[in-house]
Amino acid sequence: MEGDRTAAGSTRSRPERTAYHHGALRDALVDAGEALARAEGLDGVTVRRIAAACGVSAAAVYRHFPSGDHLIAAVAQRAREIMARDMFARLSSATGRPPIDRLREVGESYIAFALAEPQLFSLVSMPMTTPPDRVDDPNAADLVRDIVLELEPPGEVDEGRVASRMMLAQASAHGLAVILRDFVPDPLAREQLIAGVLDRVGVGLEA
Amino acid sequence: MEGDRTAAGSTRSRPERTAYHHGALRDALVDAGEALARAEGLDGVTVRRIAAACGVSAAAVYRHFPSGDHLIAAVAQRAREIMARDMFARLSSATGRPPIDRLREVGESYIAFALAEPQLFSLVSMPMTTPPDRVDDPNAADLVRDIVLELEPPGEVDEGRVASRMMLAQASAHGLAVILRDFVPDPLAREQLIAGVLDRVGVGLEA
DNA sequence: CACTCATGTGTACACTGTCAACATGGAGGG
DNA sequence: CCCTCCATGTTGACAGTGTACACATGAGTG
Repeated sequence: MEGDRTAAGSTRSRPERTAYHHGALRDALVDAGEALARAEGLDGVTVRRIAAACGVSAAAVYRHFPSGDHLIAAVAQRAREIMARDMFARLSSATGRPPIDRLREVGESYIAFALAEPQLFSLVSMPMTTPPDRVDDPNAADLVRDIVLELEPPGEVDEGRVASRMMLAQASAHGLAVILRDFVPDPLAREQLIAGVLDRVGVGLEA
Repeated sequence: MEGDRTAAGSTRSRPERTAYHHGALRDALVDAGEALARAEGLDGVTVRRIAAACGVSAAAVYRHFPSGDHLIAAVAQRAREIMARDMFARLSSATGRPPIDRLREVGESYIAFALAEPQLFSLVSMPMTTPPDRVDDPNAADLVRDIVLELEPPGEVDEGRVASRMMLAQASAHGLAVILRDFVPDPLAREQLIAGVLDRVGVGLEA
């Protein structure tokens, strides 16, 4: 879960930049935002601090984002991509298993991320006021939808059933993650709760 | 859902106060915070604005709350009490019905509130960083627990089973509310999704 | 080479939370 | 009755926030 890419190459996160023009400021800002979120949580993610972390004035941010909220949204999008990557990784180790098992894998990934990186997760779970301008790349909702579709009887796909199954999967995972993060500090209790709830969600999904 | 208590008695929310000492500032602050949250959302809920709405200086807040976050937390607690009141109201119209039906009633109340008062709900669903100093009064979690307990076979209460059922109920309701609020603008689609998901949650609860 | 314009800087404004020093006046003891 | 105490209010200040404007820079193109 923790790739150490601070040492090697990477032009970023070094405030002592020489050139007047940064060159790849947009990505550097998102990188710095991610790092800041990990280190200090939501309150630390601030336009001026992110800019400073890139060795750049605050106003420079507005050459790449229409507002600070859009920057935050970009960082949140980054966090979602990280989550999605872990989901795909887990799924590649579960090819061939029945859809219900793979859905559980996705749910476990979601919850594990929320508990391992609560700061980043608080970005993910923010109300998306400003929409991300890049929705490319892996998307958790599409992923869930693909698996849920496999539960449908061949030939006749009931869109309502698909939607309610998707919602149950996503809602229960999200809600569980939030509640565990805020109210259940004990890791053992967490594990037991996750298992118990996901069992029941599985039953509900197959109904 | 909307009790109009602005007109009648109530010393509050009138900036033109005469006495140097307000008399019931703490409650007035929470009231103003609630009104501000409804009107302008999370960003409008600010120490200075709340104080101004009470016709009082910002520093006066710190005579009643150790920090602005504690004030916000108090407003959030207020919002939770409002939710709980609606839950109890619905339940009093459902006495005698089977536990699973009453749990559904609670879930519907939770989701309805989230969609009817999204601004207040965003307070409710904030990570509870600073704990409320008054946890008296109706509590949604206890309410759910009481009903879930009725699902247990008489004589042998399995705490693990109770916990996972509570979590499933709360997590799915919370997650559903959040997702509907952020991603499903169409009211009809919302209704259908709520019904479909709650059906499945019911199945999972009884398993 | 000269010009343009995307990208950076500096400064300023309104707003935020919070604190320290001071003001007020209601409540209770003499 | 008056007087004093202290809970509760005010003022002013400081650091930090997002954001806009005018200006500076220099990379790339004619």
